[in-house]
Amino acid sequence: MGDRSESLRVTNTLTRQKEVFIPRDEGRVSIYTCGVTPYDESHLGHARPAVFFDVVRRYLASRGWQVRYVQNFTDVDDKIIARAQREGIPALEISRRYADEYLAAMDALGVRRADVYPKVSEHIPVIIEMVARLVEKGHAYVSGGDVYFAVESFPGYGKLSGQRLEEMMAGARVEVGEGKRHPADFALWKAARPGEPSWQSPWGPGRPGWHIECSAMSLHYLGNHFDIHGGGLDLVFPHHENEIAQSEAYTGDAPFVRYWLHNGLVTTRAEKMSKSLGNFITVRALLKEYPAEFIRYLLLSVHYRSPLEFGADALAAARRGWERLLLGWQELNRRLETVMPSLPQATGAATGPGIGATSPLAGVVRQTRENFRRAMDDDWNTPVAISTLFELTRSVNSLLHSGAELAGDTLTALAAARDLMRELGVELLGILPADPHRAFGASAAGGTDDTAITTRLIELLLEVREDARRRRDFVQADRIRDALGACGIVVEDTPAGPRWRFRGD
RNA sequence: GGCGGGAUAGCCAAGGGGCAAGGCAAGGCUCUGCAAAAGCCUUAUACGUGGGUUCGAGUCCCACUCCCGCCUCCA
Repeated sequence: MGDRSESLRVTNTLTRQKEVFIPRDEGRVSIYTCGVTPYDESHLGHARPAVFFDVVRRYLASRGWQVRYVQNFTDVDDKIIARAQREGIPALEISRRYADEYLAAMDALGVRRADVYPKVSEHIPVIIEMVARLVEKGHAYVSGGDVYFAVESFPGYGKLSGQRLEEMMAGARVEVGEGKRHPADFALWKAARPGEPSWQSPWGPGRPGWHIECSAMSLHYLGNHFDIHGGGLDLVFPHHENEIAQSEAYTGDAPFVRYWLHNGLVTTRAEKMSKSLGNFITVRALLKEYPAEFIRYLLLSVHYRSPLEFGADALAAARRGWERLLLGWQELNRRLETVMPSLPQATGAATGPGIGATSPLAGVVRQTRENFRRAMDDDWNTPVAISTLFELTRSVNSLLHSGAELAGDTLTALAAARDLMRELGVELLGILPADPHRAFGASAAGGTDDTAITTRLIELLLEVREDARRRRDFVQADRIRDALGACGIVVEDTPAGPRWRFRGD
């Protein structure tokens, strides 16, 4: 790869259209995504943007761009303060605890770390400087110890969300706060209240409002006109709308961001998954039951802008599909290893054009690479990208099933298929395990001693069963298989001997 | 009330003027001691409803119904 001809198109929320992606700086891409407010455990709704933007940066990197990725932590916030007061410990301790938890959860999901994780509490001077400048330029005003942004001072207000200030006046939920000139004005700086963390400022002790941090920190780390700003669809208004207003008023130079990317929300029973509705599932709970690669598959099996319904039925169906991909990936590796045990992983050499040319599979491999890239280039169409992997898997299985001799061009093409699966399924999407031999237990994160013992016991039983089968004592053999089945262990007989795995559902 | 998105097979889900991807489920067959896995085949003349534009409409336009999100903290 490495070819970055202008073929990548992305949906820009600002224009609601697919646009050709051309970064600000040749060869480099800057991305800022809104991270979390760390006051509680992270759930699947937080994992979706994390995994999606993880794939975005991996894909951009694979296309030869150098990516700089920044994701913030809003570590100064009402909910953090509330929890801190409830638990009687400092607010920053709460936020540090849950920020660490978030990072651990995302690590477990295979999300690569951002280059920087700026926190509000560590960027107060940058924020104060920005607020002061906005006051100076007449875009903000001081009211008591608070500072508000004056939305009417910014003509473009509403351009991201399509809201109009006049219409919002009529809205039932907008109220004029005390000290606000316009109901849509929002706080840049809040005066300190007793018991809350606060910092000194030209307007007295206080803390930053919600929206200003992202403007201040993204501009600080990525500069003006950076490439991609991401986040959940629920942040479009008011958060990102306000970011644009502040930032462009501050710099006097639009656009603040070149491309706005928003991911759809995770729902359960068609309702948004959220802490307040109590219909969420934590990443930790999910990881106890499912491998990280499967969770990523689940998240990427729907286009990023669409809602993703999370429920038992969808989960089971997705699980079966993912398993087929996984089993195919494992079988492919096994077969190649028996034929050429010394071949190192991912030769890379076997993917060149013309390699294994006389094998039909070589054509499928080439097609898969093309189709995959076309899908990803078309606004990150991961569902279609995944479907190309299914098609490749079917071709590979078909070949293996045909009994064709694994030699010459056929073997070369098979190795190319393996390399491509690794490149796309493992390294790019992260939906397949890097180690194809990894066994997927019911609790992959569980005690290793127990799993080691379990494994030995299962293998012992299978040896006993093999003896029975050799004696053609199928009653005994089936009894063992049924008993294992009752424990959720699937036994499969293959020409190379029995194989087992935990049933996934 | 304002703004935005959506309705595609039994289920999930791409596509978005010219023969309807992929997955799950279901049925048949092959392989197998039997299974499982895998393969092959079958499964959308009705793409929410009614109009319209067009040689041609899931795809564009209008109206309507229902669903979701945002407008309060939210990924």
